Amino acid sequence: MTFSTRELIVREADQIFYEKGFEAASFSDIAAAVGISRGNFYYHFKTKDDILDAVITHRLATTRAMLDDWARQSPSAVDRIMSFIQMLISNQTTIMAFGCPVGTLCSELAKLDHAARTRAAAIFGLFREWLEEQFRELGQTGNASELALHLLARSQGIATLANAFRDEDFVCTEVAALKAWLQSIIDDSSDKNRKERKNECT
Amino acid sequence: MTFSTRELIVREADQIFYEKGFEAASFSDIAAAVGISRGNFYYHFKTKDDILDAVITHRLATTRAMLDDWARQSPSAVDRIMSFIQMLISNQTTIMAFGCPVGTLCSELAKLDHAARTRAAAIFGLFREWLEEQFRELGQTGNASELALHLLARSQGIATLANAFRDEDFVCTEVAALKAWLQSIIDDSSDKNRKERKNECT
DNA sequence: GTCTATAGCCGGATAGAC
DNA sequence: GTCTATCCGGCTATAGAC
Repeated sequence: MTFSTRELIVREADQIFYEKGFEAASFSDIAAAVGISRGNFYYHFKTKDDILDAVITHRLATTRAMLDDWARQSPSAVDRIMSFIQMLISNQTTIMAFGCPVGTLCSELAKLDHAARTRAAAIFGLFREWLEEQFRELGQTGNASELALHLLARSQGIATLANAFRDEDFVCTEVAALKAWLQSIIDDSSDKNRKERKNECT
Repeated sequence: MTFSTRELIVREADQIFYEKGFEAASFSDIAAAVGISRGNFYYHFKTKDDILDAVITHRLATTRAMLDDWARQSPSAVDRIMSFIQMLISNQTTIMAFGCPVGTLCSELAKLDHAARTRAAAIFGLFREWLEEQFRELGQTGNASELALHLLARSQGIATLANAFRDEDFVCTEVAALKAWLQSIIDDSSDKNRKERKNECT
């Protein structure tokens, strides 16, 4: 597991962009973290925007890998969606300190009117499509898209307020509420299935 | 309705901080918008942080005024909460362009580790307390705080995704879902009241 | 109160030695 | 590939004329 300088730059930039924001993160910050000189940067990247592009590409890849892992680890769609929800708990500390990496990057790039805005939003797109697929597998064929966006929005709201208020209890109650919401969807759909089966009998 | 230069600076800075973010907004931007020279700034404010402080103070005041208005305009707590939800529709265009003014400022200041972070979060606090009061008036005495935070979080999530995806339909469906959620709370509580009244009779 | 001029700093980016 | 030295521009902030 040895990384090229380019890879090291991308990894450190990823972290620093998250913690300080893209604009506030300077080449000096990243150079210091990687342990190279500022000048050496330009051998690997032409501009700061190029680094951002590489970071977004990296995030797209790691996100895809994470979603694949979740899919591999749990055969049931409910458990997979639970993995997504559980992320709010496992990343609670960093979320309270810096917010959601995806949400905060997207809103910063929107304000900067930055060309990479849509590519950053594509990370959200990955979650969205993956969740949609899970809901469809749950039998929510008609409204899988709405459910996916709803869950994504709920998690974003939790991250934003967790960051603003730094309140652990809030995250826990909201995550519990999300799990209850997911459960209610399953219950509703099995109710419907039961009714349908009943109708078939009569 | 004539404003002092200081007031003009605060108003323009408020808008520009919202649209470009605090860090990316420069004195030149604000000076150009107000129509004064950059140097003149320092007669009114010592530092950029002082302007931010004034902007937050201004936002706290306008938010309080807006909440008072909502309270004055509708005698019922449900309608008041509806006014809050409706904000997502009336501000839809700017939200899709720049996100929520409060949420985006809070997350930027968190990343900058800025001293004004907690004061910015206090704007959220105003909404939170106001909503809490409305829910208490609705008879939700036990969980008014949770409901207020929940509604605040939902609206933040909607704003973040609306900004990322620029999808009008999403905002409409989520607002409809929020209204349904509010209605379900009222229904549940009147159900309970009915049961209690029934119990009194038997 | 408002201006012009400018200091001083730090950012991104370049040139060229090693 | 990595370094040092340096340019250039924009930023916040200051000084002083009007």
